[in-house]
Amino acid sequence: MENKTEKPLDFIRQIVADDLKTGKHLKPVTRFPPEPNGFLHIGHAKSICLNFGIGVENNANCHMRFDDTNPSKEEQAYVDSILTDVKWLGFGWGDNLFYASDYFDQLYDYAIQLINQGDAYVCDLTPDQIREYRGTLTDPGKESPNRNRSVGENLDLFERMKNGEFEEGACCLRAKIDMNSPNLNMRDPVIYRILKAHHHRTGDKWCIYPMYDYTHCISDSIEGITHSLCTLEFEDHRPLYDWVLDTLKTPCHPRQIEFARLNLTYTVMSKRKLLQLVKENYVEGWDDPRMLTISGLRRRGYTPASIRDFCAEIGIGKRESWIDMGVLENCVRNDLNPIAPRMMCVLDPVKVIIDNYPEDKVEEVTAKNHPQDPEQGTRTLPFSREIYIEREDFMEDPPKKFFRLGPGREVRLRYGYYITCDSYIKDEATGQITEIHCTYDPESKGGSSPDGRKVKGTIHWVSAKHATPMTVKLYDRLFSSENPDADKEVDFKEHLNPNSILILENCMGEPALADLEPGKQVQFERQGYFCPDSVESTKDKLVYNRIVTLRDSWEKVKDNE
RNA sequence: UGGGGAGUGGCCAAGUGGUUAAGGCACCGGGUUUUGAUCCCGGCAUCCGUAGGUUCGACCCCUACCUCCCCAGCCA
Repeated sequence: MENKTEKPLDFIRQIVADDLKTGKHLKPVTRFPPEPNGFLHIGHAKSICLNFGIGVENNANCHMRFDDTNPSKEEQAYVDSILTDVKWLGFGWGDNLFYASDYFDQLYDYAIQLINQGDAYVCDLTPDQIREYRGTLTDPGKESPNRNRSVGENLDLFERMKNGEFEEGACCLRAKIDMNSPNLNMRDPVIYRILKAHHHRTGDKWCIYPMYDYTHCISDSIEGITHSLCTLEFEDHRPLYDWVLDTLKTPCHPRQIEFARLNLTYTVMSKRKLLQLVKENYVEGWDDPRMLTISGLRRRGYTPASIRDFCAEIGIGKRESWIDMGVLENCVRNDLNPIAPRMMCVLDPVKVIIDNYPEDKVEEVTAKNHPQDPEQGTRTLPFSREIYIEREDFMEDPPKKFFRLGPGREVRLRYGYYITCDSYIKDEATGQITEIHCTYDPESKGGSSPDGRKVKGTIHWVSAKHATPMTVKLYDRLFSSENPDADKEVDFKEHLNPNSILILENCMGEPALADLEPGKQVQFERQGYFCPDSVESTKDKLVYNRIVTLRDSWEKVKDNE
């Protein structure tokens, strides 16, 4: 988890390094502050890797903190999933697990202080009026008629707000800053509102809840955070972050630094939209393997390392950028290639009968578990007269560059024998090939022959009688548009890819595939990386997920034919 | 037409006054190969949003302009 090669520091790590060098800080303290109102996704992974990454790189702490100030949207279930996901990604927070709700009492006291200093007031304007009074991007705001209430009256009103004497929306506490500020966030922002909702941690103790801008900076300060990292849209909030801490004269004043959030092609990243896909059943849940949530990626078969590599690869900056989905895919391939054991599985089987092979004979052939890594050993595979091969590995009238099976052509069965196609049977009604007849060369066991003749093509196969039947789910990108959000006139769901999942019910795998543990990643040779689905796969009905395909240069050649 | 940000190859991204302008992905060639995988080798910006200026010298400094993103929740 450390820098392998000398990758240049991103601008944030540079700032942290400088602060250490100048002695401004002995150790950085960062934090990952999700709101528990949804599941974590690949975009959060970027923030997690940044914040926790700075922690491990400096042998320092990164706090886990839930920003739970809006009980109407938050749930314990989300807290649990978030904790699970961060751990799974490979990070830890030790004893530093916090909740903004832990600070509600302190936050309340600070609000009293603000009132006493004349820096906050209770405002009776309705939400609509507040919006009106706020002005616009180009016009200044108007001061609330309650702006100059006495400290005593404010204290009394705020106390009564806390005691539940007012209805939601009847009034709120506002910071007294500047209604003429060109930054709308500084036009007397609301810092406390009345919310008669049950909070997942504090229950019904409170009916007023602090707002993000007021809570976040104080929470950071309480925890002694040195660098408070957030996304670009909070840039305009930084003056408010600083105002609160300066006005309250808190002993510690963290530096907020903003970076660009992650955008990935062919997907959507907002929690709101992901929630919608889940709620309206466009996907099977937050952990649907097509979802770019951490739980979806985990179920799909992505490794934590591949996601960390991805986050390191894309870097941290301030430009709004769109990362190609291919970069993520490349990261899993790179991670899995050296470690995933090789197996054979025929996804779309067609039967091959080897006419010159004895009826009841079964022999064993030896296969390498990894072609480049002898340490992974070998295994034996049963071979017999009837086998399955991939339907697309046979063509009735193949072009020259098709290095597979066709009438009169010879191919190598991986780790098996050379076979030559003599004839085939076709169902005239459907046009489907139902059976292929071949003869094998008994001298070629293992995949090479004494005469040293060249056989260009090697295909995978599985002994029919010994095969493990299974279901394989092939996934493709969830959306068929690079940016489903691009057109404001068109709902993003219009761009859902109708072929994002293809379920193959009749796949035939080699025997060992019957007892792989759920989630265990393997490579199906010539196909891609797969793993047994951790929720659906059972001994009786095996279900495998395709994590990612192998690179396929044949695909390009084929298109040029 | 207010304020805050950003502009380096198809996509990311280093670079912070003197470099042949890193690296990854993608793409294009070639080699090895019992996975058309992996691996290896080679190619891929005379140019850094545009136009001026400063300088012996600028992607890096200055000026103007252009384009894109964010902000008017009692959401975070």
